[in-house]
Amino acid sequence: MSAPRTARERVRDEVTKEILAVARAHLARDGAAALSLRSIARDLQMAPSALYRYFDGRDALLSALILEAYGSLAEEAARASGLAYREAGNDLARWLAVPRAVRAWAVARPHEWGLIFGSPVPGYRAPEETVVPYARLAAALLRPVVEAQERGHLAVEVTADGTGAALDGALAPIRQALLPDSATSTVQRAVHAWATLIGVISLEVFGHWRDTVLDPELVFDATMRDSALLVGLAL
Amino acid sequence: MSAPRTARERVRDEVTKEILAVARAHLARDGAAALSLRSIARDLQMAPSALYRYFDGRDALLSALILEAYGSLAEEAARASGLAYREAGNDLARWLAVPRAVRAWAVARPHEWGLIFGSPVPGYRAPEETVVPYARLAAALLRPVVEAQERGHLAVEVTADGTGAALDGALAPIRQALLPDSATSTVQRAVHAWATLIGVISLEVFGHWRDTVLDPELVFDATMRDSALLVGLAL
DNA sequence: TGTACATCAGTGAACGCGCGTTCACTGATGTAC
DNA sequence: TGTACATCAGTGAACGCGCGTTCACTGATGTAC
Repeated sequence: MSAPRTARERVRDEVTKEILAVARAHLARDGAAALSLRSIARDLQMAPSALYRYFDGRDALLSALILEAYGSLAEEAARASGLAYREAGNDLARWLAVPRAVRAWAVARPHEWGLIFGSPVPGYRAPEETVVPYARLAAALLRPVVEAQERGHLAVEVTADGTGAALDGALAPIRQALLPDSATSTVQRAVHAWATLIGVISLEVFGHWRDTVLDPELVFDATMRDSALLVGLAL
Repeated sequence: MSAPRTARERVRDEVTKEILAVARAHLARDGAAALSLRSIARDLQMAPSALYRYFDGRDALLSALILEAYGSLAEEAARASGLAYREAGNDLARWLAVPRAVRAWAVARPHEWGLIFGSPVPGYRAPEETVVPYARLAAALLRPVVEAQERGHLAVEVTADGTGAALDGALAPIRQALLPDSATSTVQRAVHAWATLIGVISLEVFGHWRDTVLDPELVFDATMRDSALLVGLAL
């Protein structure tokens, strides 16, 4: 499929990339709600109607951007995870690697973070294909838990209360996809850590730390350290 | 200021309330970005220009709605907290009361939750007066921590690492406003619990639990139980 | 109690705006023979 | 290698839309004397 591409095909790919680049820049500046085909066309010095050769309309373009954002975030998390495992380091360092990378990504792209974890754009449904990068991101985060468990280094909370079975059922899809051999409490605390990660980043990125948390990075690290303990990683 | 109100004043108050009620309904249905003076006026069978007698324009109306949302959420949290302290119950029950109330509020009003904790509306700055209800909400959440500490029932993590002083500085405004007599680690973990609460609710409300967390309420409770432990409440 | 004037809620027409999308077209690129 | 035709990127005009906001106005309510 690769070699004998015609000039037309090559130009088409290039223009597609240019459109996406401009759209991404607009998104970063003004947010999803303000994304406009006409203003993108203006920046590209094209007629607005020309964009319809490349995307089916505004919603299709937005979908492409959302998918790009998911992919970029998942890629960044996977990259950070790979790096942490190639370097020397203990469980804590490995656990912190992905959260730090995710935070850095989000701080650099607040609107794209909002596109993924903020209020859904009203009247618009996110494409199904986001499931794959979403799972990749979660897997990168939880890899230290999985590996610590395989080595028998994971502290597991023994929960004896009655909610065990119901909780297990409520978390079945997550266990199956990410933590097949873990105790219910481990799965539950993985979800807890996930919620904490998203929460602490969203609060920072959406401006809620203003005048209250003066050093977001420091507090972020302390929070994710707690999470390491919570999910059972030995420090 | 109360007694001798003219008919005009009474009608003005009523119409103001009607406008806010319709605007709130539109907000709940379509979200903040779609809020339109013209459509509100249509519902009220008024000319669009008539709304300018009551609000300075679209942004002023949106500000009023945001303030209302903050107030309503803080009120609900304070109510739940008061109730929990009037009833018999242990520290855990009291700790869970406010988070559960906040979650219930958010699930019932996803768009209003998004207005407070979702992506900021682009090009729009939230009014300063949100600081007060925001603090009320945080105080209601943390009241069990404050009271347990006063009774000497709070478990305090002794952190000996070097980041103590810096962390203390980073959290100074929060200590001052909410936890004046607490250890740094307690303040930090209060922030952790806050981030977790916002994260776990946002993930549910913004649709990220779909097909992964099958019983959000159960998982929410388990998460906030963990948080109780984390902030040092004895169970 | 009655009158003259001031206040103010609400009307309806108009403004200019930017938007997404459609459509008939031109002209360049690619393909089949 | 050359010709006839098909494909397709991009143009430019036009559509209808709903929006926020302004403005001169009408008529009812409130106030001062």
